[in-house]
Amino acid sequence: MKNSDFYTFRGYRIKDEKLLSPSMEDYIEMIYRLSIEKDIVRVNNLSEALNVQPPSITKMIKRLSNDGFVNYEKYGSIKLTEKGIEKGKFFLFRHETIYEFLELIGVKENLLEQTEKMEHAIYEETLEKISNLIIFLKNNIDFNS
Amino acid sequence: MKNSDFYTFRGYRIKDEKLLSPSMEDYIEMIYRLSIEKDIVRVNNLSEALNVQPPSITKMIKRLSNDGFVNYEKYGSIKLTEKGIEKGKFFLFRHETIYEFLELIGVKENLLEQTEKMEHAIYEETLEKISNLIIFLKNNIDFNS
DNA sequence: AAGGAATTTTAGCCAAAGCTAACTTTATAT
DNA sequence: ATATAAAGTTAGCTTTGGCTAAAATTCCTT
Repeated sequence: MKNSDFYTFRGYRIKDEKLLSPSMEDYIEMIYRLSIEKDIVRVNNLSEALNVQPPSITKMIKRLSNDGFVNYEKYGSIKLTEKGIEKGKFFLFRHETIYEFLELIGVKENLLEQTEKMEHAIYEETLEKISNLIIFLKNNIDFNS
Repeated sequence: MKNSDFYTFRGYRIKDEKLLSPSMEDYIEMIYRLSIEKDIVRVNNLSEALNVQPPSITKMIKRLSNDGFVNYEKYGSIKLTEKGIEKGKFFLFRHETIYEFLELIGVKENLLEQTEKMEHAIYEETLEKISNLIIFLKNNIDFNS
């Protein structure tokens, strides 16, 4: 392993351009969450849920719409496309898996915040391995005592 | 847990302004790494090691110098301050812990890249719990078969 | 000691993702 | 039905962390 195999965080995102940015992931995940709870999602709801001001929501929704994750027209309601729903499902599953994992190993402080930060950094293979690990740990519940 | 407990990735960084950015962490970690290998670290070396162009290095080093993590003067060599060394040590330990954890649970693809992305998202308490977990898993090595 | 090569810096550009202020559109209440 | 309130958009600013091109400095070779 040479030192030059390293990249900065940003470097990885640029290198691997098919990835959604963490923010895009957050938006899609939250739209998905919200659309389970209520049948209409608006700029408003997202703004509150993500603690981001409305103009920023508008801007990002345009981008997501452009990239085909969302159907949206001005002043309307926000609907995930098929592609968006797929992503949303995955992001929510990923979130819940990480949350459960952290809880299980005994993380107490800022559990939600820790999950939110971490989830964007987890690749699919890793998620799978963590899923397996959760099952194992649940059958060996004394591991943390 | 209300939806409005959520923040976007960026939101967390702004909220918690004492945190170093992922890039700053990468730089400090790499300077620390390099200064173990060689006794003089220059813009050059960092540029190669991080796959970032020299002007970007200069810019970031200025920032790190400003924030007291690094001693630097133009055209000179880059030296971590006490504060910087402390951080560097921690970041390297964190890196190695995450790497070992991922390896242990069976992650194979993009192991280094996965580690690099993930490490910035790990809080101290989580790192501690993962350390404990590693010890446990090593004594139960069949968990992944 | 001079001149070319290598290194570093400066200047200025870009995109992402926030923000505020001001404007427009839509919804609501009398 | 209209006035006001609420919601959403536009315009334009900011910071972060990259980049390239060009200038400056330092190093090395002869």
